[in-house]
Amino acid sequence: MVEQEALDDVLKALADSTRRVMIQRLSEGERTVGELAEPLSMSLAGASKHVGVLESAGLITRERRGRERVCSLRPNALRELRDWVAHYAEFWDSRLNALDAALRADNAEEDDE
Amino acid sequence: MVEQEALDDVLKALADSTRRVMIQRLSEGERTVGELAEPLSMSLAGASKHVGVLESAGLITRERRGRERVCSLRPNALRELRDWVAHYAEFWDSRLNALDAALRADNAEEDDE
DNA sequence: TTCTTGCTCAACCATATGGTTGAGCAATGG
DNA sequence: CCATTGCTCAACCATATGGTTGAGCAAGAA
Repeated sequence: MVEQEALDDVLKALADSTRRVMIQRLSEGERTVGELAEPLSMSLAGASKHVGVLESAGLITRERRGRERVCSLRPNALRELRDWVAHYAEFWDSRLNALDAALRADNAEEDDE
Repeated sequence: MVEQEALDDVLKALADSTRRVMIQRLSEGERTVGELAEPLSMSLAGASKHVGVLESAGLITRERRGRERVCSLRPNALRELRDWVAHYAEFWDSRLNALDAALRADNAEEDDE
C-alpha cells in the first residue's frame, strides 16, 4: 500500500530546515540552484547537495536550461506523506477532541475562570 | 509562527521506519517498551533509544508503571506537522488538479483507452 | 533475602549526513 | 579564441545516527 521506502526518503529530505526553506521558495515559483543557494550562508556546492537530496526524494525536479539548472516542485511526491499524516492526524484529532471535552467538563465542575 | 525547531525534531523522529512502526502500534493503544521492542529484531536497548527519540520529539510519553514503562501517543505533537504538510498539500493539490485537467484533455484528444 | 524481569545508561563502533574546498565541465559573452 | 558564469563532482572532515554489548538499578516473585 504505502511505499515505506519513498516515505522514508521524503521525510528525511524534509527533516532539514535548509531544505524546507528551499521547498518554501519553490512554492513561489521556479528557482535556479544559484537562486536557491543565495540566501543560505553556505557554499554553492553545499546547496547543490541539498537540491540533490530533494530531487532524489522526488520532491523536485532539476532541468538544465542553458547553463542554469532550474528547479521546480513536483506535485504528487508529498501525497504519500499527506496521506500518512492525515491518517494519524485523524487519530490525533479524536484524542484532542476527547481532551477538549474532558477539559471543558473540568472547567464546568470548577466553574471558575 | 511555526516552531521550526520542533518541526525538525518531529520530522527527524518520523524519518525512520522503525519509529513509524512504533507510532503505528501505539495508535492501537498503550504499549510497554518491551512490547514495542518485541517484533523489532533489535536489542531492547536499541528499541529503548528509538522510544527516547520519539519522546523527546514530543510524539509520545513514557510513564513508569510498576517495573514497566508504558508508552502512549501524545495527541497534538503532530499538529504542527499536519499544518505544514496541509499548507503544501494545498499547493500540491492545485498542481495535481491542473495536471489531471491536462491529462484529461490529452486523453480526450487521443480518444483512446 | 535472593532471583528475575524490565528497562536504562555508558561506551563503543560503523555508517550516514552536512558541510568545506578545489578541480573541472558546459554554456554564454567578449 | 579566451574568460566568466553556473553548476557538479570528488575528496575530505566533523558530527550525528543507529546499532551493539555489558553493567546496573528498581520492582515484583519466590
